[in-house]
This record gives sequence, C-alpha cells and structure tokens, in this order.
Amino acid sequence: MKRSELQSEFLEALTKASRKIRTAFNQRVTAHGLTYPRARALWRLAEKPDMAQAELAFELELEQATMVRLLDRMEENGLIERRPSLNDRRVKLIALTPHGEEQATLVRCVADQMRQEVFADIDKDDLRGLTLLLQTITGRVADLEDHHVDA
Amino acid sequence: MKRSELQSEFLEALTKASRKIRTAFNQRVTAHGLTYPRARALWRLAEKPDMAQAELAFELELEQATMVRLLDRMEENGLIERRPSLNDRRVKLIALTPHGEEQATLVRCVADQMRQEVFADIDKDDLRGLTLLLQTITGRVADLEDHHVDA
DNA sequence: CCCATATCATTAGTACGCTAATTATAAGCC
DNA sequence: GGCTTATAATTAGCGTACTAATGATATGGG
Repeated sequence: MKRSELQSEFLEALTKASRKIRTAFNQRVTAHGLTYPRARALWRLAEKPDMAQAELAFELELEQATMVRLLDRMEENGLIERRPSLNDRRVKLIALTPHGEEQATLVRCVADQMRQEVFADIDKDDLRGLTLLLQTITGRVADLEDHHVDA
Repeated sequence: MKRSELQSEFLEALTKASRKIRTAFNQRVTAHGLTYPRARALWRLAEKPDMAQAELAFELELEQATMVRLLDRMEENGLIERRPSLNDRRVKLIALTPHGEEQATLVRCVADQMRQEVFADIDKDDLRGLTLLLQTITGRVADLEDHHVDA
C-alpha cells in the first residue's frame, strides 16, 4: 500500500475511533441525565475542587465562553454551585453539590468499566508505543499551527 | 506504569490528537470561507457526485437532520445545488456547482499538504500498527454498544 | 386497488463549540 | 492617585450535532 493511502487510512481510523468512543460514553451517561461535556467537567472537578471557571476551561481545553453556558446548565441541573472568590471579586469558584459528587462517582465507574472492556486484551507494550506515536503526531500538528500563525 | 494508567493516557492522547487535527484543518480552510464539516462534504461529493442527502449523511456518519442544515448553508454559499431525483420524488440529489468544484479541489490540496507535513517522518510500519489497533478499538466499542442496546 | 409500513427530507427544540464584544475588577506604572 | 493594560465572566451571534415529530412519497401484502 502506498504511503499516502496508509496515512489517509490512519486518519480515518483515528477520527472514527475517537468519535465512537465519545458517542458510546455519551450514550451510557445520558441514561443518567448527563452528557459527555458535563461528565468531563464533573470528573475534573471531583479531582480538583473549587477551580475558577477560566482554570477549568483551560484544563478541559474549552473557551471560557463555552464554559459559561455549560456551567449554566450544570447549575440548573443542581450539579454545581458558583461561589464568589474572596481574593478576587472577578472570579467565581466552582463547587460540586452533593448531587454533583454522586454523579461524578457514577461517571468514574462508567469510564473505568468502559476502559476495561475496550482494552481487555490489548497488549501493554503496543499501547505504550502507540501512545507515543499519537503524542508525536499531536506535537507535529501543534508545530504546524504555530508556523501558520507566524505567516 | 499501571495498566489502567496506560489506558487512560492512550485515551487522552487519542482524543487530543483527533481534536488537534480537526482544529488545524479547520483553521486552514476557514481562511477560504469553509468549515471542517463543509470540507468533508465537498470532499465526498467530489469523489461521488449526485448522491441523495441520506446517502451523503450515511457516508459522513451524520444524521439526516444535520445534513439538511449543512446543505442549506452550502447552498446559500453557492457550493452545491439540490436537484430533484427523476426516479423518486422524495429524493434530492446533491450536485457541486462550479464554485463548489473549485473549493473541493482546494480542500484536497490543503488535506494533502497537511498530511505530508504531519506524517513526514513517521515510520510506515508504526502507522500500520496503530491503524490496526485503532480499528480493533473501534470494533470493540461498536460491540459494546450492541450489547448495551440488547440489554 | 388499498392499506400498513418504511423511507426521504424537513422542522422544532436542545446542547455544544467557536469568535468578538462588554462589563467589572485587578495590577502595574508614572 | 490616576491611567493603561490585562484578566474573569458574561452576552450575542453563528455553525454544527443530536433526537423527536411531520409531511410527502414509495413499496409490499392482501
């Protein structure tokens, strides 16, 4: 097979895998009234509570404006609370409600279970090598963007 | 490193790579008044003209309802035309306009160039291996969904 | 021929994602 | 202290994604 065909095939496989995983995860949590983005936010907040919105947005690689709406709905659903920071009156800290804590636990269970099932008999060394390759590719794309900005 | 950590790391790398590529590609085509989904549609239509909307939606793995809006805007931008099918009065066939053809060519150029730059010195066998693994994972996730539906 | 069923495109409504512009506050500098 | 600049959250507006419901047409069975 030609080099370019291999590359195209790889790109297609990458896109497909990524979307499949997201969709499957989404299906499993929507049954509990969640969505994939909310689940990601809950997961992160459970690990590191009381983040400012900007900080959470950075960690989830979302824009602040996107974060605002997401948190609006999570607040409506009783998953989180916005609390004013004492040090900086511009900042609002995000805290999980008890309900949010429960849902975060659920999210972790679903994720762990899915991970185990999907990677059941995947070789550890293969996984390690491919993770490295993916990281290389990601870095290469980031470089491209930088050059693109320079121009 | 523990098995579960490796798996998590792989998932993160996968998600990140996929998003980076999509974003980078998007940046390059928006300069020409396109978007990533429109570029994908143009690409597919250039390869296989006069598809019905449902067929195009299937190939791009989008819902028909999503396709409608996307094509609405592509029609407004003069990229495509909807033509009634002669065989089936429910069906509308999608044809590229001359402008659409031009843009499709541009899309292909951008994609080819990006592909070459990103994969410049990636080993062919590595790529093959990763593609296989990704396909395995995709299949595994698909199986999970089926079982989930059964339950 | 007719009716039940299926399929195509569409609309309505919701949820994300982005950029750009606004408002409130903070921080640095003369 | 007052002015410039930077940062936090928000709003507004767009584009894309989904599901559910609709209306028009096809299709197969009796």
